[in-house]
Amino acid sequence: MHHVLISDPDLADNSLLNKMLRSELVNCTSDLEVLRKDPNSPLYSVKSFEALSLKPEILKGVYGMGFNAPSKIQETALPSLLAEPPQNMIAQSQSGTGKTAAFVLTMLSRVDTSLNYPQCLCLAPTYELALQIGHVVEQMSKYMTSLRMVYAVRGGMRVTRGQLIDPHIVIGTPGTVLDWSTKFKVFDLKKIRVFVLDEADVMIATQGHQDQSIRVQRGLSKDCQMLLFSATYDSQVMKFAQAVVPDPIVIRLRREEESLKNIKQFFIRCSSLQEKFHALSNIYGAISIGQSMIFCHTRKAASWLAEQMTRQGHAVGMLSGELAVEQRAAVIERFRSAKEKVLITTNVSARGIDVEQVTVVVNFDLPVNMKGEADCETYLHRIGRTGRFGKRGLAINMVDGSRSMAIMQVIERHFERTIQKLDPDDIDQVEALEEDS
DNA sequence: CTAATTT
Repeated sequence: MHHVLISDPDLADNSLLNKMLRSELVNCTSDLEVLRKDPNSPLYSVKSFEALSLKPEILKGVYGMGFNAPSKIQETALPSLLAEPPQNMIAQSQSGTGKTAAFVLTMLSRVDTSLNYPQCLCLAPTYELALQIGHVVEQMSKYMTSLRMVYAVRGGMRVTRGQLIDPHIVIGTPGTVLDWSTKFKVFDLKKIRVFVLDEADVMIATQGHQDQSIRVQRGLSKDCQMLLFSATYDSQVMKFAQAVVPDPIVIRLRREEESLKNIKQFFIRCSSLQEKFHALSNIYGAISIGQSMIFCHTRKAASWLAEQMTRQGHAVGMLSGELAVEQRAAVIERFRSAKEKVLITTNVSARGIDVEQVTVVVNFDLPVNMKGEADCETYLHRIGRTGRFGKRGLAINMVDGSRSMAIMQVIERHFERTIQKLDPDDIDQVEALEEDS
Protein backbone atom coordinates (compact mmCIF):
# COMPACT_ATOMS: atom_id res chain seq x y z
CA MET A 1 0.00 0.00 0.00
CA HIS A 2 2.72 2.40 0.94
CA HIS A 3 4.60 1.86 -2.28
CA VAL A 4 1.65 2.83 -4.41
CA LEU A 5 1.28 6.00 -2.42
CA ILE A 6 4.93 6.93 -2.62
CA SER A 7 5.02 6.76 -6.37
CA ASP A 8 2.28 9.37 -6.46
CA PRO A 9 3.98 12.74 -7.05
CA ASP A 10 1.20 14.51 -5.19
CA LEU A 11 2.53 13.02 -2.01
CA ALA A 12 5.12 15.72 -1.73
CA ASP A 13 2.13 17.87 -0.85
CA ASN A 14 2.12 18.51 2.84
CA SER A 15 -1.60 18.55 3.36
CA LEU A 16 -1.60 14.95 2.19
CA LEU A 17 1.31 14.31 4.47
CA ASN A 18 -0.64 15.69 7.37
CA LYS A 19 -3.62 13.53 6.51
CA MET A 20 -1.42 10.49 6.51
CA LEU A 21 0.18 11.46 9.76
CA ARG A 22 -3.16 11.66 11.42
CA SER A 23 -4.41 8.36 10.18
CA GLU A 24 -1.31 6.21 10.51
CA LEU A 25 0.70 7.41 13.42
CA VAL A 26 0.68 6.31 17.01
CA ASN A 27 1.45 8.13 20.23
CA CYS A 28 5.01 8.94 21.12
CA THR A 29 7.21 6.71 23.21
CA SER A 30 7.29 7.13 26.96
CA ASP A 31 10.98 7.72 27.64
CA LEU A 32 10.94 10.97 25.71
CA GLU A 33 9.64 14.12 27.32
CA VAL A 34 7.81 16.42 24.93
CA LEU A 35 6.83 20.00 25.73
CA ARG A 36 4.64 22.10 23.45
CA LYS A 37 2.79 25.37 23.46
CA ASP A 38 -0.51 23.51 23.29
CA PRO A 39 -0.08 20.22 25.16
CA ASN A 40 -3.54 19.11 24.05
CA SER A 41 -2.74 19.10 20.36
CA PRO A 42 -2.10 15.60 19.07
CA LEU A 43 1.49 14.42 18.86
CA TYR A 44 2.49 11.72 16.44
CA SER A 45 5.17 9.13 16.21
CA VAL A 46 6.12 7.12 13.15
CA LYS A 47 7.43 3.58 12.90
CA SER A 48 8.54 3.56 9.27
CA PHE A 49 10.03 5.99 6.78
CA GLU A 50 7.21 5.17 4.37
CA ALA A 51 4.68 6.67 6.72
CA LEU A 52 6.36 10.06 6.29
CA SER A 53 5.48 10.19 2.59
CA LEU A 54 8.90 11.49 1.67
CA LYS A 55 9.81 12.36 -1.87
CA PRO A 56 10.70 9.02 -3.52
CA GLU A 57 14.27 10.09 -4.28
CA ILE A 58 14.84 10.98 -0.63
CA LEU A 59 13.38 7.67 0.56
CA LYS A 60 15.69 5.89 -1.85
CA GLY A 61 18.64 7.80 -0.43
CA VAL A 62 17.60 6.95 3.14
CA TYR A 63 17.40 3.24 2.36
CA GLY A 64 20.61 3.45 0.38
CA MET A 65 22.35 4.53 3.59
CA GLY A 66 21.24 1.34 5.27
CA PHE A 67 18.54 2.88 7.45
CA ASN A 68 15.57 0.55 7.62
CA ALA A 69 13.40 2.13 10.25
CA PRO A 70 13.46 5.45 12.14
CA SER A 71 15.54 5.62 15.32
CA LYS A 72 13.81 6.51 18.57
CA ILE A 73 14.38 10.25 18.28
CA GLN A 74 13.41 10.14 14.60
CA GLU A 75 10.12 8.38 15.39
CA THR A 76 8.96 11.31 17.46
CA ALA A 77 10.82 14.20 15.84
CA LEU A 78 10.25 13.54 12.13
CA PRO A 79 6.46 13.98 12.00
CA SER A 80 6.78 17.37 13.70
CA LEU A 81 9.83 18.33 11.67
CA LEU A 82 8.06 17.64 8.38
CA ALA A 83 4.60 18.92 9.31
CA GLU A 84 3.02 21.98 7.74
CA PRO A 85 3.24 24.74 8.75
CA PRO A 86 6.89 24.22 9.80
CA GLN A 87 7.47 24.08 13.52
CA ASN A 88 10.53 25.04 15.51
CA MET A 89 12.17 22.35 17.60
CA ILE A 90 14.68 22.00 20.42
CA ALA A 91 15.71 18.35 20.55
CA GLN A 92 17.89 16.50 22.99
CA SER A 93 18.95 12.97 22.29
CA GLN A 94 22.01 10.96 23.21
CA SER A 95 25.05 10.65 20.97
CA GLY A 96 24.72 8.36 17.98
CA THR A 97 20.95 8.12 17.91
CA GLY A 98 20.33 9.64 14.51
CA LYS A 99 19.97 13.36 15.09
CA THR A 100 21.98 14.26 11.98
CA ALA A 101 19.87 12.11 9.68
CA ALA A 102 16.73 13.68 11.19
CA PHE A 103 17.68 17.25 10.38
CA VAL A 104 19.28 16.43 7.02
CA LEU A 105 16.04 14.71 6.05
CA THR A 106 14.17 17.86 7.02
CA MET A 107 16.45 20.09 4.96
CA LEU A 108 16.19 17.84 1.90
CA SER A 109 12.40 17.63 2.21
CA ARG A 110 11.96 21.38 2.29
CA VAL A 111 14.45 22.42 -0.35
CA ASP A 112 13.24 23.47 -3.81
CA THR A 113 16.01 22.65 -6.25
CA SER A 114 14.43 24.75 -8.99
CA LEU A 115 15.36 27.85 -6.99
CA ASN A 116 19.06 28.58 -7.28
CA TYR A 117 19.90 30.09 -3.92
CA PRO A 118 20.56 28.78 -0.38
CA GLN A 119 17.37 27.71 1.40
CA CYS A 120 18.78 25.58 4.19
CA LEU A 121 21.57 26.55 6.57
CA CYS A 122 23.28 24.32 9.11
CA LEU A 123 25.83 25.55 11.65
CA ALA A 124 28.25 23.25 13.47
CA PRO A 125 30.99 24.07 16.00
CA THR A 126 33.96 22.54 14.14
CA TYR A 127 35.31 21.96 10.68
CA GLU A 128 35.27 18.16 11.02
CA LEU A 129 31.64 18.12 12.11
CA ALA A 130 30.60 20.30 9.18
CA LEU A 131 32.30 17.81 6.84
CA GLN A 132 30.58 14.88 8.51
CA ILE A 133 27.14 16.49 8.18
CA GLY A 134 27.94 17.27 4.55
CA HIS A 135 28.67 13.60 3.93
CA VAL A 136 25.24 12.67 5.27
CA VAL A 137 23.69 15.27 2.96
CA GLU A 138 25.61 13.81 0.01
CA GLN A 139 24.55 10.25 0.75
CA MET A 140 20.93 11.03 1.48
CA SER A 141 20.60 13.29 -1.56
CA LYS A 142 22.31 10.80 -3.87
CA TYR A 143 19.16 10.55 -6.00
CA MET A 144 18.32 14.26 -5.90
CA THR A 145 20.53 14.91 -8.86
CA SER A 146 19.99 18.66 -9.02
CA LEU A 147 20.76 19.33 -5.35
CA ARG A 148 23.80 21.44 -4.59
CA MET A 149 25.54 21.89 -1.25
CA VAL A 150 28.47 24.03 -0.14
CA TYR A 151 30.69 24.23 2.93
CA ALA A 152 31.15 27.64 4.49
CA VAL A 153 34.26 26.91 6.52
CA ARG A 154 37.65 28.46 7.11
CA GLY A 155 39.98 27.43 4.32
CA GLY A 156 37.06 26.37 2.14
CA MET A 157 35.55 27.98 -0.93
CA ARG A 158 36.46 31.60 -1.53
CA VAL A 159 33.63 33.95 -2.27
CA THR A 160 33.50 37.38 -3.85
CA ARG A 161 31.61 40.23 -2.26
CA GLY A 162 28.16 40.61 -3.74
CA GLN A 163 28.49 37.62 -6.06
CA LEU A 164 25.53 35.42 -5.19
CA ILE A 165 26.11 31.69 -4.74
CA ASP A 166 23.67 29.09 -6.04
CA PRO A 167 23.88 25.94 -3.83
CA HIS A 168 20.64 25.02 -2.05
CA ILE A 169 22.19 23.96 1.24
CA VAL A 170 24.98 25.70 3.18
CA ILE A 171 26.83 23.82 5.92
CA GLY A 172 29.36 25.77 7.89
CA THR A 173 31.03 27.10 10.98
CA PRO A 174 29.63 30.27 12.57
CA GLY A 175 32.31 32.83 11.66
CA THR A 176 32.48 31.99 7.99
CA VAL A 177 28.70 31.79 7.65
CA LEU A 178 28.37 35.18 9.28
CA ASP A 179 30.95 36.60 6.86
CA TRP A 180 29.24 35.10 3.84
CA SER A 181 25.82 36.36 4.81
CA THR A 182 26.58 39.79 6.26
CA LYS A 183 30.01 40.90 5.07
CA PHE A 184 30.23 39.35 1.60
CA LYS A 185 26.46 39.13 1.06
CA VAL A 186 26.71 36.05 -1.15
CA PHE A 187 23.36 34.74 0.08
CA ASP A 188 20.31 36.14 1.80
CA LEU A 189 19.52 34.91 5.32
CA LYS A 190 15.93 36.04 4.78
CA LYS A 191 15.52 33.33 2.13
CA ILE A 192 16.59 30.51 4.46
CA ARG A 193 13.65 28.24 5.21
CA VAL A 194 15.36 25.71 7.49
CA PHE A 195 18.02 26.76 9.99
CA VAL A 196 19.79 24.01 11.95
CA LEU A 197 22.09 24.46 14.93
CA ASP A 198 23.95 21.23 15.53
CA GLU A 199 25.51 20.81 18.97
CA ALA A 200 23.17 23.65 19.79
CA ASP A 201 24.08 24.00 23.45
CA VAL A 202 27.69 24.91 22.74
CA MET A 203 26.60 27.09 19.83
CA ILE A 204 24.47 29.33 22.04
CA ALA A 205 26.37 29.03 25.34
CA THR A 206 27.91 32.25 26.60
CA GLN A 207 31.39 30.72 26.61
CA GLY A 208 30.91 29.14 23.18
CA HIS A 209 29.97 30.48 19.76
CA GLN A 210 27.01 32.47 21.04
CA ASP A 211 27.71 35.83 19.41
CA GLN A 212 28.15 34.59 15.88
CA SER A 213 25.37 31.99 15.99
CA ILE A 214 22.87 34.42 17.43
CA ARG A 215 23.84 37.11 14.94
CA VAL A 216 23.15 34.67 12.11
CA GLN A 217 19.88 33.65 13.73
CA ARG A 218 18.74 37.27 14.07
CA GLY A 219 19.16 37.77 10.33
CA LEU A 220 16.68 35.01 9.51
CA SER A 221 13.13 35.54 8.36
CA LYS A 222 10.40 35.25 11.00
CA ASP A 223 8.89 32.18 9.33
CA CYS A 224 12.15 30.26 8.98
CA GLN A 225 12.02 26.87 10.66
CA MET A 226 14.60 26.73 13.48
CA LEU A 227 15.95 23.42 14.69
CA LEU A 228 18.29 22.95 17.64
CA PHE A 229 19.90 19.57 18.22
CA SER A 230 22.29 18.34 20.90
CA ALA A 231 22.88 15.50 23.34
CA THR A 232 23.17 17.93 26.23
CA TYR A 233 21.70 21.23 27.39
CA ASP A 234 22.48 22.45 30.88
CA SER A 235 19.50 24.18 32.50
CA GLN A 236 20.72 27.71 31.76
CA VAL A 237 21.33 26.94 28.11
CA MET A 238 17.94 25.26 27.74
CA LYS A 239 16.29 28.34 29.25
CA PHE A 240 18.14 30.59 26.81
CA ALA A 241 17.29 28.30 23.89
CA GLN A 242 13.60 28.48 24.72
CA ALA A 243 13.83 32.27 24.92
CA VAL A 244 15.53 32.52 21.52
CA VAL A 245 13.43 30.03 19.55
CA PRO A 246 9.79 31.06 19.03
CA ASP A 247 7.18 28.49 20.15
CA PRO A 248 9.42 25.43 19.97
CA ILE A 249 8.46 21.83 20.43
CA VAL A 250 10.93 20.57 23.02
CA ILE A 251 11.87 16.90 22.86
CA ARG A 252 14.16 15.63 25.60
CA LEU A 253 15.36 12.37 27.02
CA ARG A 254 13.75 11.82 30.37
CA ARG A 255 16.87 10.31 31.88
CA GLU A 256 20.27 11.50 30.83
CA GLU A 257 22.14 8.58 32.36
CA GLU A 258 20.43 6.25 29.90
CA SER A 259 23.13 7.18 27.45
CA LEU A 260 25.85 5.89 29.78
CA LYS A 261 24.35 2.45 30.25
CA ASN A 262 26.47 0.72 27.63
CA ILE A 263 29.73 2.49 28.45
CA LYS A 264 31.88 1.09 31.24
CA GLN A 265 33.78 3.78 33.08
CA PHE A 266 37.10 3.42 34.90
CA PHE A 267 39.75 5.59 36.42
CA ILE A 268 43.45 5.17 36.98
CA ARG A 269 45.04 7.01 39.84
CA CYS A 270 48.41 8.57 39.09
CA SER A 271 50.49 11.19 40.85
CA SER A 272 52.12 13.02 37.96
CA LEU A 273 52.05 13.65 34.24
CA GLN A 274 54.88 11.15 33.74
CA GLU A 275 52.97 8.52 35.64
CA LYS A 276 49.87 9.14 33.54
CA PHE A 277 51.91 8.70 30.42
CA HIS A 278 53.46 5.45 31.69
CA ALA A 279 50.06 4.07 32.67
CA LEU A 280 48.70 4.94 29.25
CA SER A 281 51.70 3.46 27.50
CA ASN A 282 51.26 0.25 29.53
CA ILE A 283 47.67 -0.07 28.46
CA TYR A 284 48.47 0.40 24.80
CA GLY A 285 51.52 -1.86 25.04
CA ALA A 286 49.66 -4.75 26.59
CA ILE A 287 46.38 -4.92 24.74
CA SER A 288 45.11 -4.32 21.28
CA ILE A 289 42.39 -1.78 21.62
CA GLY A 290 40.21 -1.57 18.51
CA GLN A 291 40.17 2.14 17.83
CA SER A 292 40.44 4.78 20.49
CA MET A 293 40.45 8.51 21.13
CA ILE A 294 42.59 10.16 23.79
CA PHE A 295 41.47 13.58 24.99
CA CYS A 296 43.84 16.22 26.32
CA HIS A 297 43.09 19.60 27.82
CA THR A 298 45.31 21.68 25.56
CA ARG A 299 46.71 21.56 22.03
CA LYS A 300 50.14 21.58 23.53
CA ALA A 301 49.43 18.56 25.72
CA ALA A 302 47.95 16.72 22.73
CA SER A 303 50.98 17.25 20.53
CA TRP A 304 53.32 16.43 23.43
CA LEU A 305 51.50 13.17 24.10
CA ALA A 306 51.39 12.27 20.42
CA GLU A 307 55.13 12.74 20.21
CA GLN A 308 55.75 10.59 23.29
CA MET A 309 53.47 7.82 22.05
CA THR A 310 55.11 7.87 18.65
CA ARG A 311 58.52 7.54 20.29
CA GLN A 312 57.23 4.47 22.09
CA GLY A 313 56.35 2.96 18.76
CA HIS A 314 52.61 3.54 18.75
CA ALA A 315 51.01 4.65 15.49
CA VAL A 316 48.92 7.61 16.52
CA GLY A 317 47.22 10.53 14.84
CA MET A 318 46.93 13.98 16.38
CA LEU A 319 44.09 16.39 15.73
CA SER A 320 43.79 19.86 17.19
CA GLY A 321 43.12 23.42 16.14
CA GLU A 322 46.84 24.04 15.72
CA LEU A 323 46.79 22.03 12.48
CA ALA A 324 46.05 23.61 9.12
CA VAL A 325 42.65 22.77 7.64
CA GLU A 326 44.05 20.42 4.99
CA GLN A 327 45.98 18.51 7.64
CA ARG A 328 42.86 18.21 9.76
CA ALA A 329 40.91 16.69 6.89
CA ALA A 330 43.74 14.24 6.23
CA VAL A 331 44.10 13.20 9.89
CA ILE A 332 40.39 12.57 10.39
CA GLU A 333 40.27 10.63 7.13
CA ARG A 334 43.17 8.40 8.17
CA PHE A 335 41.45 7.78 11.49
CA ARG A 336 38.11 7.03 9.84
CA SER A 337 39.70 4.50 7.54
CA ALA A 338 41.56 2.98 10.52
CA LYS A 339 45.00 3.68 9.06
CA GLU A 340 45.67 5.12 12.48
CA LYS A 341 43.92 3.38 15.33
CA VAL A 342 44.62 6.01 17.98
CA LEU A 343 43.60 9.65 17.77
CA ILE A 344 45.07 12.04 20.29
CA THR A 345 42.98 15.16 20.34
CA THR A 346 41.44 18.09 22.21
CA ASN A 347 37.84 19.16 22.73
CA VAL A 348 37.74 19.91 19.02
CA SER A 349 36.72 16.24 18.63
CA ALA A 350 34.62 15.98 21.79
CA ARG A 351 31.34 16.36 19.96
CA GLY A 352 29.62 14.63 17.14
CA ILE A 353 32.55 12.89 15.47
CA ASP A 354 31.21 9.49 14.53
CA VAL A 355 33.75 6.73 13.92
CA GLU A 356 31.97 3.47 14.49
CA GLN A 357 35.05 1.44 15.33
CA VAL A 358 35.91 3.55 18.37
CA THR A 359 35.59 1.27 21.40
CA VAL A 360 37.72 3.14 23.93
CA VAL A 361 37.82 6.77 25.01
CA VAL A 362 40.63 7.91 27.29
CA ASN A 363 40.42 11.17 29.19
CA PHE A 364 44.12 11.83 29.60
CA ASP A 365 42.94 15.11 31.10
CA LEU A 366 39.47 15.32 32.60
CA PRO A 367 37.24 17.95 30.98
CA VAL A 368 37.01 21.21 32.90
CA ASN A 369 35.34 24.51 32.14
CA MET A 370 36.76 28.02 32.22
CA LYS A 371 36.58 28.12 36.00
CA GLY A 372 38.41 24.82 36.35
CA GLU A 373 35.24 22.99 37.43
CA ALA A 374 34.14 19.59 36.15
CA ASP A 375 32.55 19.94 32.68
CA CYS A 376 29.94 17.19 32.76
CA GLU A 377 28.42 18.03 29.38
CA THR A 378 31.77 17.72 27.63
CA TYR A 379 32.47 14.50 29.54
CA LEU A 380 29.26 12.98 28.23
CA HIS A 381 30.01 14.10 24.67
CA ARG A 382 33.58 12.78 24.82
CA ILE A 383 32.74 9.32 26.06
CA GLY A 384 29.76 9.34 23.70
CA ARG A 385 32.32 8.94 20.88
CA THR A 386 32.13 5.28 21.81
CA GLY A 387 29.09 3.15 22.51
CA ARG A 388 27.29 4.63 19.53
CA PHE A 389 23.98 3.14 18.41
CA GLY A 390 23.78 0.95 21.48
CA LYS A 391 27.21 -0.67 21.07
CA ARG A 392 29.36 -1.25 24.12
CA GLY A 393 32.17 1.10 24.96
CA LEU A 394 34.93 1.73 27.44
CA ALA A 395 35.95 5.01 29.07
CA ILE A 396 39.21 5.35 30.99
CA ASN A 397 39.92 8.45 33.04
CA MET A 398 43.45 9.35 34.08
CA VAL A 399 43.42 11.06 37.45
CA ASP A 400 46.44 12.91 38.81
CA GLY A 401 46.30 14.47 42.25
CA SER A 402 43.48 15.44 44.55
CA ARG A 403 42.05 18.23 42.41
CA SER A 404 41.40 16.01 39.44
CA MET A 405 40.09 13.30 41.79
CA ALA A 406 37.56 15.83 43.08
CA ILE A 407 36.60 16.71 39.50
CA MET A 408 36.05 13.06 38.70
CA GLN A 409 33.87 12.63 41.75
CA VAL A 410 31.69 15.55 40.65
CA ILE A 411 31.23 13.81 37.29
CA GLU A 412 30.51 10.51 39.03
CA ARG A 413 27.85 12.10 41.21
CA HIS A 414 26.33 14.09 38.36
CA PHE A 415 25.59 11.00 36.30
CA GLU A 416 25.04 8.74 39.30
CA ARG A 417 27.22 6.12 37.68
CA THR A 418 30.13 4.48 39.47
CA ILE A 419 33.55 4.96 37.91
CA GLN A 420 35.61 1.93 38.93
CA LYS A 421 39.23 2.07 39.99
CA LEU A 422 41.70 0.35 37.70
CA ASP A 423 45.18 -0.67 38.82
CA PRO A 424 47.64 0.59 36.20
CA ASP A 425 49.90 -2.42 36.77
CA ASP A 426 47.11 -4.92 36.43
CA ILE A 427 46.60 -5.07 32.71
CA ASP A 428 44.65 -8.32 32.86
CA GLN A 429 41.83 -6.29 34.31
CA VAL A 430 41.69 -4.22 31.15
CA GLU A 431 41.92 -7.23 28.87
CA ALA A 432 38.96 -8.81 30.59
CA LEU A 433 37.07 -5.58 30.08
CA GLU A 434 37.88 -5.41 26.46
CA GLU A 435 36.56 -8.87 25.80
CA ASP A 436 33.44 -7.89 27.68
CA SER A 437 32.83 -4.88 25.53
C1' DC B 1 46.85 30.37 25.14
C1' DT B 2 41.38 25.93 27.37
C1' DA B 3 39.19 24.49 23.36
C1' DA B 4 36.71 26.00 19.42
C1' DT B 5 35.28 29.79 15.91
C1' DT B 6 37.13 34.32 12.99
C1' DT B 7 37.19 32.54 3.93
